[in-house]
Amino acid sequence: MILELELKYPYSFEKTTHRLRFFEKSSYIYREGVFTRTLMGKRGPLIISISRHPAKPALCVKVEGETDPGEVEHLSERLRRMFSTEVDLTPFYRQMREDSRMGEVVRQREGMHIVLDPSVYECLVKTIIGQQLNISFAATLLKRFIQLAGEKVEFAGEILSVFPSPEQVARLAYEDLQQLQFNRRKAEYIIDISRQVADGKLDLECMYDQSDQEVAETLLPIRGVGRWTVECVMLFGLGRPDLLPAADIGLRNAVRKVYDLAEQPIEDKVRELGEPWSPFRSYATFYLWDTLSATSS
DNA sequence: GGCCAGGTTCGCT
DNA sequence: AGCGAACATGGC
Repeated sequence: MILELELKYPYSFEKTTHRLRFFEKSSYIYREGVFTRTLMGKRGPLIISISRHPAKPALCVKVEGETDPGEVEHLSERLRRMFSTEVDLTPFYRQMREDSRMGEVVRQREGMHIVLDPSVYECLVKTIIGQQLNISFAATLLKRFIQLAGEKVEFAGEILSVFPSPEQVARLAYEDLQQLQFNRRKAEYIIDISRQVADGKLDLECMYDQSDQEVAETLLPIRGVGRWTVECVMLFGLGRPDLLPAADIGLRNAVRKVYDLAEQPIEDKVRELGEPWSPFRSYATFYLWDTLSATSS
């Protein structure tokens, strides 16, 4: 099955997918302009291959696997949300140009959109895995986790793993994750959360329809989830527009670099500097993060 | 060899 | 309330 997702607003497929090649290697395979990942559908694993439409402003999505008749529209919605195709960056750019430093940052990244995780659960688990670790080790742990617990599906002669369901993770023992070199606490956080979701005590996927405040009130009391994690879930899971994870070490380094500061700014300083970026602080954060990757200056 | 990584919790003043 | 240690390991 082939889907087309229309692109109405300035959208650079190249810039948007760039970071998937380097920071989402556990989830996406890249081959000749096509990004492929697995996604759990209603009837089982799906393989999704996304590329830029050669002729018109659209994303081209090839879906392989068994789908429900009524699933197409749902899947299409899900992919539109994941690839932020409905996000118009024009007002963000207009506002950022007021500030010469941010103006320069956005000018070099025109059309770069955020790619969200396909579910809140996946985003939450990934974010917890990434806490406090350098990105490369976090990616290693994530890959091991997906391979340990996720369903396997064959694609082009290789075996791919699907991001595990809460039920699959709920069946693991803490020691299983410790063996993958998770620390004990992190193993507990992830498995305990998965058990809550599997038991129906925690509904993450309803959060798309909730207010930021409601989401925070549900997530923050969970063991292993602090402010930074909530902010990341809102940003990369829910696609909320105005999050500023000011305590984030990466963001602080990026602000230091862009504003040419002598030392790493403290959290409060980042909040102060970021005040004028509202109501687009999520994209401001995302663009700043992007300045840290070596391939873009 | 030591310190820092896209933090958070726990235990101690 | 606030502060430091512990956490697992890779990279510089």
